[in-house]
Amino acid sequence: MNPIDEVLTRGVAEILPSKEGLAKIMAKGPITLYQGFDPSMPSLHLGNLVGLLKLSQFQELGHKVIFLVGDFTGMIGDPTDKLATRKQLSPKEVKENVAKWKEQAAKVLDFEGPNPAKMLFNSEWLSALSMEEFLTICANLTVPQLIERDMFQKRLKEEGTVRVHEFLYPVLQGYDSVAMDVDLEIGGSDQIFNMLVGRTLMQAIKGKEKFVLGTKLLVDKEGNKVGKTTGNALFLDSSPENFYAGIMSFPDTVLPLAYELLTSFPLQGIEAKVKKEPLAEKKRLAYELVKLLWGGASAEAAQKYFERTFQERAPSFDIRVSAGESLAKTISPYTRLESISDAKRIIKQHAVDINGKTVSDAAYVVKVGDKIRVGERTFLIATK
RNA sequence: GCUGGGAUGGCGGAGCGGACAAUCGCACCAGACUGUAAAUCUGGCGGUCGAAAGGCCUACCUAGGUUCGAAUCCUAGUCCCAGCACCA
Repeated sequence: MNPIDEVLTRGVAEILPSKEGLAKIMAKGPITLYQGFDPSMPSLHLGNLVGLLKLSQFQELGHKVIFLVGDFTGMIGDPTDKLATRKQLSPKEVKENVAKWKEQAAKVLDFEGPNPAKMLFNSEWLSALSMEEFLTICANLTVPQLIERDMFQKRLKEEGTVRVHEFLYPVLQGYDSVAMDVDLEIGGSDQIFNMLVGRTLMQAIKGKEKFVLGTKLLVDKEGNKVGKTTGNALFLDSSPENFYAGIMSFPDTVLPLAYELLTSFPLQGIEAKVKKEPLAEKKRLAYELVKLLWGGASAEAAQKYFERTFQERAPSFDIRVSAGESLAKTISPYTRLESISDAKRIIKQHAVDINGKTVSDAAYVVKVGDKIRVGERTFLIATK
C-alpha cells in the first residue's frame, strides 16, 4: 500500500465525496487540512489523540496541518454530544486551556520544523462576522439540509425541540472551512454532518471542493467511548503511570481497534494475537502509547510501576498524608464522595489496609510510616 | 394569548399526606474471582456524630401556607413541554 493509501485507510470510517478524489489531489501537491478541537476541557483526551495522530500522518507526508481551536463555537456548545451541556467558557479560561493544549499536542504534531503545524482560533473570524455576513452565509443552506441531521430528528421526536443556536452550530463550524480555505477537514465520524455543512458552504461560496474524512471512533462493543468507561478519561497531560494503567483498563475487545487508531503497527493478524495473549498485547499498546507521548524511559518506568502495583500487588506508597488523625478522616479525601461517611463505608467493606493488613477500625489513629492502601489504586504513606 | 401536562439524587425514572435519605435501571465505588481487564456474584452509593443500635442536619424547582406530620395538599412565582388560537 502506498503512503497516501495508508493514511486514507487506516482508522478511517469514511471519506467524502470519495477517497480516490482525495488521493488524487494529495498526489498533486501539499493540501491544507485541519481538525477542530473543542476547548471546553483543560486537557486533550484519548479521543483527541486519534485525530492528532491522523493529522501528524498528513504532516509527515508534507501537507499543511492546521490545529483549529474552536474557541468561538466552544462557547456555544456542539449539540452532537447533547448529554454534556457545555458550560460557557470565559475567554480567559479558553486561553488557559489552550496554552496547555499546545504543549500536549506538540507531543504528536510538529509545531516547529520545516513544515510546522499552525494553531488557529475560530473566534478570529467568527467574532468578526456581521449579522449581514452571517445571513449571507446562511442563505447558502436550506432548512431541510440542516434538519435532516439524525441528531435533530431524534431530538425533535424525543424531546420535541431543538434550540436555534444548536441548529445554527453546524453553520458556524462549516464556515471555518471557508475562512481557512482548506482542502480537507478531519474529525471523528460523529462529526461528519458538521463537516459536510462546511463542504456545502465551500462549494457555494468559493466553488471549491472540500473533502471530509471521518475517523473511526474508539468505542467498545456497546458503543461507549473508551476512556469514559474507565471512569476517568485518559488525558494527555496525566502522568505516564496513570496513562499506562488507564490503557490497561480497556476491555480486551477494543484492542484491535485501539491498535488501528493509536499506533502504526501492522494490523495483520492482530485479532488472533489479541485473542491469544490479550495481556501481553495490551501491555504492548500501553507501552507504545506512553513511549509516543513521554518517551521510552517513561514507558519503561510506567510499565514497571504497573507490574509492581497491579500484577505483583506490591505498590509503592507515594501519596503523602499526615499522621495523627483517625483513619476515616485521613483517607476521606481519597474516597469517591470525599466524605468521612464514604470512608467509613469503604473501611467496612474491607477495602482499606494498613501495612498489608486489612483494617476495619475507622477510628484507628494513623501513625507515621503507616502504608495505607485505599481500594485498588490509591496508596498513601503517613508522614509527620 | 388560551388550555392542558411537567420540574425528584450524576443520568433515566418511581413515589402523589406518615413506615422516604426516597423502589428500580444505568453510571460509579468496593469485595470475591481473575490475566490488568471483561463477565459473574456480593455489598455500597447525601452529610455528620456513634464501636454499634441509632441520633441529628440538609435535600424532591423557588417562596410562602395548611397539617401533629409535606417530595406528596393549597397559594404565588420561575422554567420546560404539548395542543389550540393569533400572525404569515
